[in-house]
Amino acid sequence: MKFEAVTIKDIARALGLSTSTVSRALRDSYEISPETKKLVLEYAEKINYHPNPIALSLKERRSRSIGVIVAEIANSFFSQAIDGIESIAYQNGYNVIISQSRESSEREGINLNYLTSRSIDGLIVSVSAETTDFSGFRELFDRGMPIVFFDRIVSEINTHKVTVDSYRGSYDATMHLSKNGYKRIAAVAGSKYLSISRDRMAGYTSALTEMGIVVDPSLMLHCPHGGLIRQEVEEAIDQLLSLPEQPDAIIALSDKLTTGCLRVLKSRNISVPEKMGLIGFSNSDLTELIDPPLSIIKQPAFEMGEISTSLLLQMIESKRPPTDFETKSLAPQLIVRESSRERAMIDGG
Amino acid sequence: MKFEAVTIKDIARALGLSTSTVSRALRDSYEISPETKKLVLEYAEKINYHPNPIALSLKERRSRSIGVIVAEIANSFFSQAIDGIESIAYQNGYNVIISQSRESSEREGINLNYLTSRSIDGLIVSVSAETTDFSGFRELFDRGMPIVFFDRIVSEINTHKVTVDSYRGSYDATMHLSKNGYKRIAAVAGSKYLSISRDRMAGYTSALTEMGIVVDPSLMLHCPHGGLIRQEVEEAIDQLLSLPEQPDAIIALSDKLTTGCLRVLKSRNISVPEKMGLIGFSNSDLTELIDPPLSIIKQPAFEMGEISTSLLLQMIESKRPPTDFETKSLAPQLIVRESSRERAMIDGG
DNA sequence: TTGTATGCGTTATCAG
DNA sequence: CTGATAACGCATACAA
Repeated sequence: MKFEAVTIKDIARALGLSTSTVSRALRDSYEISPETKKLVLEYAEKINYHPNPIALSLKERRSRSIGVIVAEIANSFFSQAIDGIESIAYQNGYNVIISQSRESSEREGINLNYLTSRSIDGLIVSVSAETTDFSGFRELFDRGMPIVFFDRIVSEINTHKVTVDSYRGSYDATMHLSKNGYKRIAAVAGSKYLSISRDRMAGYTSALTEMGIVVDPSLMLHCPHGGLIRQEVEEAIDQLLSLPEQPDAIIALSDKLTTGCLRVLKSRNISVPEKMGLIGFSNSDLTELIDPPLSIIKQPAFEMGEISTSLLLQMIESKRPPTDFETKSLAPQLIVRESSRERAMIDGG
Repeated sequence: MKFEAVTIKDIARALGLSTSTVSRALRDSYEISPETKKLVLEYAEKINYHPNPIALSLKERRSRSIGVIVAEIANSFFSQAIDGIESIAYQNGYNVIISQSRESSEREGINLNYLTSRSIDGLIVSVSAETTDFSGFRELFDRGMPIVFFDRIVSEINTHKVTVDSYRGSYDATMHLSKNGYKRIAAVAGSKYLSISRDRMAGYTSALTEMGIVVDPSLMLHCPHGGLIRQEVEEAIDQLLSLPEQPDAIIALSDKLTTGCLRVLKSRNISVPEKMGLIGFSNSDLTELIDPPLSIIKQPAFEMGEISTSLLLQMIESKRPPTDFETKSLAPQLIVRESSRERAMIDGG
């Protein structure tokens, strides 16, 4: 037996009424007699009637569902963001359809087509690390599809954007390392194409400059796939280790890279932070349990998801296109967990 | 400007054809002349035509989307499972609509109504820790909705189920602790209502019995919300610590509980594994980075998601109801990471 | 107060 | 080869 839903017709037939009467009774229209209403409502309840949302969508030209595209779901930052997205969507009666690009712009494009041809009412996107051509998003947006970018935003498209203050995050983290006595700080970032990579690198170089440290390009590395490919991180670390003047600390500029760096350093038997200082962007709830504890820059992922969704729903439900779009830049949280080495330095200095 | 999709009508009007001809041309029907086809196809391409899936769904009585209900998305086990679900769904042209119960059976019920009244073609569920009444699922299933349970399965409903061999996982882990010299091993499980909690407890008691250790009920604790509420875990640990005969090791029977126990032990300044042995179910990719490294029981979450989805799609796409349902029990992976204490014990004994 | 007819976008059936 | 029409489930303008 296939899943067969009860329709308004079934009720109408059973009660000897017309479908419109039933429809109106169900919607509690004032023009239906109380008796008829009662009759219909009770019968509907009894046979477990539920309106078919697809028919409704067709009629109302809206699906009450929003699409989400992220690089990967199984990532603490993104899963926390999706958690926030789902929360707001749920509160407003919207469904969330998720898909992942896996850092491939091809797959991102397929998902984009896929989702939009599915009649979603709006889209929340964190673009893939690989994407340089945003015409797909642009066209869609120009044709009237509400889009909100978060985290990895597309500056070329004028719509709502939600991001963290990447510059500040890495600036603060670099400063923290510097103030703790680290002299030669390397930075490992994700794809050069991502604005967040550039911003984070900028925060890093600014901090160095401010501390009177000369910026050394050989200490600034990029992983095109943001560490999704393990080998990338290994190569980056090995490159740093093979330098004539090795760095004494690393700042990892994304969640995936932080974990990756820690793992590679460990596999190379380089103790953190004794032989190599480390700080990084991370949203994993386990960093505090690492021994010695790791200082991190934590992004308000959940809130980012919530805000993105609020803005999107606002766009969807407003009659006229908004006159001005916002770019919300949330504050990242520098969580300092002092290790023995750092304590020693502070005590000593 | 609202998002207005191009329809078959627009093409028909522009080309002076009927909608049926256009429809047939687009579907490459054999009864359309090559010229007309070419004309239609080129024009459709030009104006960026995409069929409206909602209209299609209405007609075909299927939405090509599946619903997923889990306790929480921002959890490494579930996010990995969702990753697997999305992978298979994507390959088969299905969308994934996610929602979370947050371990509340009320919210689970709302999501259930919500999703099914949304015309999903099937449902993948890991039930909430709180749920004892499965009539909602039962009725839905009996009315023909394909459902696959994974992880937290509902034994009362005869459908496909995908789980890990919980018994074996905790049996092996308990054995591991026992063989490493731990004598008084406590177990912290999730909700008593969940079959996985019971199975895991069973594996634990079997192992103890086999090692000739008397099972002590005061060492077997439950957290009704599976550790989603932090306080639960604190109370459990404190209860263990206040015992006249304290345990010397703990086995944590879920992802959330493993992290929770580690955190609470740390906050109570109890070093792991020197003062308290610990092993637990975990899917976090950071456990290997903890120092000293933590031994874990890892569930094949991604594969569970993949298999659940395959089974679901099979149910959805088969004409007749399957005659027999499978309960796939996957092998958990015991990942042993020897700590110094364990090494010492092995060397010494 | 209730019923009839129409349309949302698409395809299948039947005519031509 | 192509066109008109009905149907999918629902809501609503219009009739009665």
